Amino acid sequence: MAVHWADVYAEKIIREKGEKDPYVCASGITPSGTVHIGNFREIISVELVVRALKELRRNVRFIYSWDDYDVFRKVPKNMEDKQTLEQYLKKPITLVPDTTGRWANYAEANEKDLEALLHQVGVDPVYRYQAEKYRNSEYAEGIRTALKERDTIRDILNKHRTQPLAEDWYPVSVFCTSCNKNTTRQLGWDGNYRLSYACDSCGNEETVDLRNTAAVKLPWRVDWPMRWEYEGVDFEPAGKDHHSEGGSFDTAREISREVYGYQAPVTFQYDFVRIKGRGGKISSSSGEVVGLSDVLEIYQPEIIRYLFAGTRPNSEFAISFDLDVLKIYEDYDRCERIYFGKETVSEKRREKERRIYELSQVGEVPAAMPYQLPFRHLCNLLQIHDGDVNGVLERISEIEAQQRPRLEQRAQCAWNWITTFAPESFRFSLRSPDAAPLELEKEEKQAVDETIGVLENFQLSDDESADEKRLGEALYSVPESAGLDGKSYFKLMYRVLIEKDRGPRLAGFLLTTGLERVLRILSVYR
RNA sequence: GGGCCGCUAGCUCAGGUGGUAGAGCAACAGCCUUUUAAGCUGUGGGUCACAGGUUCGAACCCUGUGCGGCUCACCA
Repeated sequence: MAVHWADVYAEKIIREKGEKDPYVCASGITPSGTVHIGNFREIISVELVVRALKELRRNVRFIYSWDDYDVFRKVPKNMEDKQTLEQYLKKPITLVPDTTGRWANYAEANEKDLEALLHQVGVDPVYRYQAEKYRNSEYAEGIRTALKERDTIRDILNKHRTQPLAEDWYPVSVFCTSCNKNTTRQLGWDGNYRLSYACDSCGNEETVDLRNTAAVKLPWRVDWPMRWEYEGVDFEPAGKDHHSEGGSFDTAREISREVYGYQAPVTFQYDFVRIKGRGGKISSSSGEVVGLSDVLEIYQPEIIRYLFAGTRPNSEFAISFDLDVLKIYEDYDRCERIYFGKETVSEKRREKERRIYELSQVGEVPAAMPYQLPFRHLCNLLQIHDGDVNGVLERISEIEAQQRPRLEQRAQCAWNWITTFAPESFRFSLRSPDAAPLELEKEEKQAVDETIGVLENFQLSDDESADEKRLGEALYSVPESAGLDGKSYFKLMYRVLIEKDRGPRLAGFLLTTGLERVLRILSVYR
């Protein structure tokens, strides 16, 4: 029996939809603003199910629909040049300019930014652009069907509305072909393809033909079921905002069956994603929106997948930017060790972790266990070397060339985290050998002096952990002979090295830093 | 008002198909007589929100109650 929810849903799709070739799995959102990490849950959820289906040897078509024929309703807080954008309200978002100047229009800017990132996390659907489809009148038949069944649709929608829709309501929304705004009223329909409207903004009145106009669009609650039938969608999850009773999935299910004669796709509801630990550190460029790009700054792609693959869709969870980051990396490494049998756990646990690990990979599962460089240790190494990612990695002889890219990513994430979100107590930087010496008491001076002696006489061997032990022991003798208690001595060493009262375990820290470098820093006390 | 989710150790949360509760953090103790804890080892700690029910047996299934959160009833 399947242990992971993605496999459970894959099996459910096959059971409920019967054998098909291919199965169509769909996801989609509107690019009417920066796409945030909550939206990502939608697409990663589908991607995991797509993988599960493929592993059951079924063909799958994975489509992602950008609803970029959506109306530009309001200017999001985080956009540049809001004044310009305001002039485009009520027009389709494909006609709104990209005020950053990088892309052809507003919708495309939000789309392309995300598409590039999705590839990095192993998500590669076939992208569908609604604006293109509507403008090419590809949905003409679907729209005509909706018009024919307008009474049925109105009744279905009215069951859940407070204010019933008017008798002369049409299940369409029209962008005026003269001013492009959706401030229009329908005047009539010929029972076939011809629809008349009047625009309240510019006064334009005309009759368009569904087969060759770009003006007519279906409202969301009708558009969705129409596309299920059009694409033959078998699976599409949705957020809890769509999944309440009387919500859009509910009405879409009914419209799909009653109007389009199509059985709604298998679905599930996913909960929202919260953000934790960005207090006071919200990046200026992105406003309050935390997007996939922000998460990729801190988490490697595999680990982002791990977060989503390891959580049941129907429960809320937080993506953390605080100290939890350490735990997440440790959890992932542990999952990896369990996968490769380097750590034993109960069979039940193992089975689950294995599956989560597989689903977390961007590409193929590595043939052998990758070299693990603990995130915490990496944070120390990078701080010793001022964020020099390559310098740090080059010092580690165990790293094989093919593992380098992943470790570079991890190191970059570690450095990003240290410099943006890590708590102050976690950060340090080595004092420069040129910095003016701190004022020390007589005993302290002597202790530093003796430490220098210990370090100068210390012979390195091949065994790092033995060295650390030996050095540790050698250091113990220093405070006593200098007339300091152990506690003050360690505090003193951290002060002269990093100007803090505490730091990484001393002996290992000195060795990792390099004794020569430590001696240079200490030499000003001679 | 309808719907969904949650309530498990001090905190954050795990606990497919019922078999007598578990991990991380925190706390505490120890770690070659003096050791910073961001290392290692170990220990303690829970009426599984409450009340009923089904069962030989319930954190888990059923009913109800309370508390908290989200969501729909505009738009998408």
